[in-house]
Order: sequence, then C-alpha cells, then structure tokens
Amino acid sequence: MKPLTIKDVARQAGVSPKTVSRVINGEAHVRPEVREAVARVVAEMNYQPNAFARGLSSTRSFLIGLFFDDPACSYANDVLLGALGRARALGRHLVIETVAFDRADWRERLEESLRGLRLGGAILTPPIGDRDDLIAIFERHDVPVVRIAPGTHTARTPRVWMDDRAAARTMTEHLLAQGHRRIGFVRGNPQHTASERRWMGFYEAMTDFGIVPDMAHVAQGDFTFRSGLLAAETLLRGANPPSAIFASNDEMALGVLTAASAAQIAVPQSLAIAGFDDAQLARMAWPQLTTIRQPNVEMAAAAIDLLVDRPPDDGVMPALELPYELVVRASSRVEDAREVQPKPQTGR
Amino acid sequence: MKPLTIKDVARQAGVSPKTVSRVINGEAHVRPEVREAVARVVAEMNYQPNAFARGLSSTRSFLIGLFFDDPACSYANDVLLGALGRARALGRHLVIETVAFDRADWRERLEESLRGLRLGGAILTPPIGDRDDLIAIFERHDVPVVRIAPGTHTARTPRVWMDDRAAARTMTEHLLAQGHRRIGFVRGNPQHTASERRWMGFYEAMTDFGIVPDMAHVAQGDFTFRSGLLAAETLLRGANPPSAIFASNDEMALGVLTAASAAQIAVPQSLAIAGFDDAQLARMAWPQLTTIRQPNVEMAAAAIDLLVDRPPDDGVMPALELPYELVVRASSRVEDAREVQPKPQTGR
DNA sequence: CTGAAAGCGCTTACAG
DNA sequence: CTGAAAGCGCTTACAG
Repeated sequence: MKPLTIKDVARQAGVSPKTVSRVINGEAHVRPEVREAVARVVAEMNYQPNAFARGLSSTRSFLIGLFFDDPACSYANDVLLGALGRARALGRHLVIETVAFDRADWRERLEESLRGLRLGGAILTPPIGDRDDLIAIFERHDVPVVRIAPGTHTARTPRVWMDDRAAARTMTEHLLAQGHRRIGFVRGNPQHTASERRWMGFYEAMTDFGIVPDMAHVAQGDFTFRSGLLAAETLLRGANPPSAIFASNDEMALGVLTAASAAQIAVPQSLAIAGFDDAQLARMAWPQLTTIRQPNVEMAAAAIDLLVDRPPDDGVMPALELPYELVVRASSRVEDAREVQPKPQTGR
Repeated sequence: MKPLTIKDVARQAGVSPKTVSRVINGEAHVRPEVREAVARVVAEMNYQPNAFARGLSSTRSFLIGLFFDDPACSYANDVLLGALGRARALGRHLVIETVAFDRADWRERLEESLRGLRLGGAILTPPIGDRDDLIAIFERHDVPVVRIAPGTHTARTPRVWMDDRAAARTMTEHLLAQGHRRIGFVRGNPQHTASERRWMGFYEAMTDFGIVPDMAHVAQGDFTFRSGLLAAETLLRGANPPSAIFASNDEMALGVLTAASAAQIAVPQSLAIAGFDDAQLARMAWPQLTTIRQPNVEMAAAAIDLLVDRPPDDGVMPALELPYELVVRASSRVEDAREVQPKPQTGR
C-alpha cells in the first residue's frame, strides 16, 4: 500500500506541492478559494503528511516529549492521559522519556535523545522541571519547553500550574473546621518544590488560626506509600498524638490509613486523614480519602496546547493557573463514618 | 549547535558515508579493522544518527508504538515501565497510542497514525491484541507487531505471554490449602480473553479438588474497583456466603476488600481475599493483598526485544512464556492476621 | 499570492 | 569489501 505524497495531492488539486504545504500548515498567502479547494482534496484523499519528511526538512517535528522522573507513579498516569488526549486531537504524537539522573552520564544520554528525536516540544513534569542544568540542555537544542508546576525560575519557560499553597491552606482549614486542633502533617519529597509549598499552606493556615504547629506532629515523607506508613507510626506513637493527619499526597495518606488500620485506630472517628492529588487510589481506600483534586489531566492538556499553539513571543512567558478543588470524603468526615456503601464513581 | 551528520563522521574516519551507515546498522561486508575504526570515531564524536532521515529513507523507523486500550490502568503503568527501560537501552523511542474504539472512524484514525508515524514496530496490549480487524491494519501497513498475552489466533504474530490459567489454578489451590471450600470468584472484563483463562483455571482447580463451584458464588466484574465492590456486595449478601473470594485482578480485589471493610467483615479471618496482577496497589491495601505476580514489566521488555532483534523468519512465530508467581500476603493468611506492621517494601 | 529549485541526512540499489 | 548516485517527502529560501 503506497502512501500518498504531497505530490499526489498537488496533482489532484492542480497546484504546486508548495501550495499544498502552505494549506496543510496553515500558512498565509493562499487565496481563500485555492485554500478551500486544496483542503477539500486533502480531506477527500485522506492525505497524511509523512512525519519523517517533515521532521527532516524543518527543525521542528510533530513529536512531543513527555519527560518523567518516575513514569510509574500515579501522577504520571494522569499526566499521560491528559497529554495523550490533547496530542492526538492536534495530530501530534507523544514520546515518553525519562531522565536517568541515577547515571553520571545522564546529560549525554539526554542530548543523544534530543539530537535523535528533534522534538517539536517537551513537557517537563515535577521535579524534572526544576533542574536548571536540564532546562539549559533543552534550550541549547532549541526544543520549546512547557513546565508543569515548576517551583523555581518560574518565568524561564511557559508553565501550567496550580496553587499548591492555597490548596494546602484550604485543606487545613477544612480540618480545623471539623474541630481538629492537633493536626499532624507529613511532608513530601524534598526534591519536589510542591512539598515546600504545601507545607507553607498548612503552616499559614494553622498560625492564622492561632495555632503554632507542634513539630512533634510533623514528619518527613517522600511521597511514597511506605514513607506515609512510617511517618504515621512515628506520629501516632507520641504521648499526645494528632487527631488528624494531613499527608502531602494520596499515596502517603494511604500509608497513614494503613498504619491506623494496623493500630486499630478508627478513621475518621479517632483519626481524620487527608491527602493531596485525588489519585485514582484515593477512592479505592476504605474509608475513601479526603483530598485536594489536582487538575493533572487538564494541566497536561493545557501544556500540549501551549506547545502547539505557541502564543506570539512578546517576551512574557505564558503562565496558566488551573483551579484545585477540595474533595471531602469519609476519611475526614465524622458524620459519614457509618456510611456503609461508598458512592459509585462516575465513569471509570 | 549544529548536530553532527554522517558526513562529518565519514570525513573524520576517512571512509564514505555509506560505510559509516553500514557500521552503525551492523550490516555485513565491512573489514573488521575498518569497522572498528569507524565505531571508534562514532563513539568519540558522540554521533547520533538523525532519526528522521533514517525514517524517511528506510521504511522502518526507530519508533516503537505502544498501544493501550486504557492507558490509565495500573497494568498500563507496568507495561510502560518495562518497555521504556528496554527501548531506551536499545536506542529506540516509545510512542504511546490509544485506539479510539468508541468512535466509528477508529480505523481511519489508526491508519492516519500509522501512515504518519512509520513505526518500526508495535506492541499491542490486551485486549487490543485480540481484534482481528485491528491486526489486519498493522499488517497492511507492514508494521511488525508483538502481542502481549493474546488470547486468539496466537500464531498470527510473535507474542509474549504467561499462563493465566495455571496461575489461577495455583491461586485456587492456595485458597483450598488454607481450608476454604466455599470460594467465590469475580470474573474479569469479558473483552479480555485473560478473564476466561483465569476462570478456567479456577474452575479446574475446584473440580479437580472435587468441588463443583457454586454459581451463586460467581460474579461478573469488569476489572474495575467499582465492579469488584459491587460483586462482593452481591456475593456476601447470600445465605451461605463464601469464606474466600478470588477476584480476577487486584483492582477488583481491592473493591472486595472495601466491601468487606464496609460490612465489618474481618479479613482474612472471616473472609480471605485474593487478587491477580500484583499491582502496586496490592501492597497499599490493608491487609495487603495475596495475588499472582504477573511479570508485566518483563513481558513488555521482552516484547521490545522481539521487535528489535527479530529472529529470522522461518515461518514460526516466536512465543515467549514468562513465569508467574504466587504472592501470599495477609489478605489470605490467617496466621498473619494479627501482624500489625506490614513488611517494608523493598525499594520504592 | 504562487511555484521551481535546492536541500534536510540518511538508506537503497547499483556498480565496481 | 567499498563507494558514487539517486531518492525518500517534505520545507526553506528565493524569485517572480
């Protein structure tokens, strides 16, 4: 099956290949009638430009790189989903890449990839987007970058983000409103700048309420389930344990929940638990987790948009803020503690 | 930064571009000394061939397509991880694709993608690999395909698989050995042929043991958490409820666990629960889930290998079987029911 | 507004 | 075993 080329289309439409190219790429300087006629032929013949020829002759390609630190985490899942949907709608393809920070030659390997791939753009997810040296490599290779939720040098590249700090405040205020005063906090992986922002939101909400957080109620985690489990064991062991624990992400919150179950502490009656992310697993827990819905899917889609329809370069880096949402479920809501049947999820 | 081209390398090595090409691609007909010398120059200059030029001039590209039905499921996560690691080691890149079966024009869209991408190979994950019409499209576009765990026409393409049926037998035998006789079963999504194989393994183990499974103890699920939850509610409502439930995957087993928690049924004392997959979340449950470890990461890596180092075409389709493993955890082990602290996971 | 020419960096097909 | 020529299917740069 021989694929159609731009020449076939040109012949059929009675114009030159260059004109077809103009129409396909939405360039200016084509008479409306001609543009329409060509577009019709393209559609009729179901013509699809050869991506490699495009990539070879122009500097930009149709491939968008999605860079993850840990492609197996639930966060990566959401981002992948959002990016995939949008990329496909825009005729782009997604190449998944990791950065091998654990190897001394990660720079060389990244450069190899970039040389070989000629990406039309790259999305950097946390915490990758916070590495100056890494961003410099993309700049050197002229690969446009959009960062998701970067924490440093925010004006260096376009970005999509949400207000982690305000979200953590909101969650803390929810717990305070439920009557909790001894609220424990499990910090996230220090490599992620979001960890600090969430901590600040928690701290501010507490002090604004007139409570100085008890450092014996603060534990360090690293965003993994296991770190949440260990943190909770420490926090709950004390003489005056917290009545609520706010973990900086859902996986850790699940760890806290497991520690509570293991210690036969009733949730939420004796211990309220809150997470952050609204990962799929937040609804697979028992009781279901109160959390902050991060618009990860939407942020990823927006990042694709920023790469594909780049706004004119007026020196100002676009920054798109997306809203978070407090999702209150049974893990922090005493009146619901006896609820036997979880609400059905909508869709999958 | 101007990337090196094959000409630069050729000049430096004192040979023609064609010879460099031969060395890079491991073709025959190059004197060993020359081969070595060229290889050295390539390494020294850190030369990376332009993937688009390659893709344009040859029919095959360095891109491998990874096709998912549901890229957000935990299974997809494991496969992605395995494929990513291997692909990167072999200098290939991974393009993630979904098939839009929910649209009437999914065929056209898939063909567009294939025309544009010129994939060097494709990995089809279940249940995508069981669609005859879909495989035909790949054949028409000359894209080599490796299927993971296909259930139909197994000799049509190379494949990587594990014995779901034997694994389900093993799990069932484990539950029988724990003294269970009234064992409930939650079937998986009928679109996945693995669902049937797991059911058969269960059925055989039961009948071999002399027990005809009680159909009131069998429920239909679809591999989602929610379906497991609903299935368990049905199974546990009966007059003579099962003392153990074997769910066809971990997400559903988690649903069963949640239903049990909601109904205040002690696990594993009053109800043992087993899953299938050994997804990450199997260890995030309380109690942790007994399950079958599917070598998803390894199967994905093996699939990449089959695509890259294709065995000579002697008419026999390669089929690689990987071993499963029974992983017994607290959800089915009464003696461990009082264990308060879950074992630390190794690594993340 | 439109098109003819040149070229992107490889590989294929062919010649020696 | 090695290389010169042609070509893959687009886009860039230029001319009109």
